[in-house]
Amino acid sequence: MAKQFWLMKSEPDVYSYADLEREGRTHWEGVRNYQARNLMREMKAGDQVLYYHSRSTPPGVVGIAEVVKEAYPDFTAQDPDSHYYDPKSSAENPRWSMVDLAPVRRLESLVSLAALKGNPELEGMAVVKKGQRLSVQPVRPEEFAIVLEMAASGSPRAPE
DNA sequence: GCCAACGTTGGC
DNA sequence: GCCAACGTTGGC
Repeated sequence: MAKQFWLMKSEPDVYSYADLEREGRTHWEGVRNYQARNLMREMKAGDQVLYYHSRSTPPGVVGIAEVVKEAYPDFTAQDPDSHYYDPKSSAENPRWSMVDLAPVRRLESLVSLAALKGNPELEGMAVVKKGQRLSVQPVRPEEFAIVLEMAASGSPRAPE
């Protein structure tokens, strides 16, 4: 199957792109929305992900990640001590899934939500639509390419 | 921190 | 199966 593209949101205060770079790899635990879960279950190793910082100033795409492990049970749902514990999940019926991600590269500049909204070619992206809260979204190949072009032509990001 | 827009839960 | 109450997301 051809490589697929996605957008995944994370609050940088919880898990930022810098955290992913530092750790080199992570499991994407905590998705508790069925639509987002179902999309993760469609992911294949090698798929490319726009890494989006939400509840951030400004919110936007900061880097690229890659799917390195396809969907498997989210074990945090079965851990009573986890923030993501779900008593309705069990080993027999895991209910929630996660994938593993690794960083590919940080973008040359942040592509803000405002910039995404300002590009008419991206008006089909879920992230720019009002009321759209999905934390995992499919992205068309051409949309992915446009976002990378916007990052390359944007102003260099300030050092962190 | 506010709150609109959603999604989920559970009583009936 | 309806829908009110509640919880969450995420821009601002």
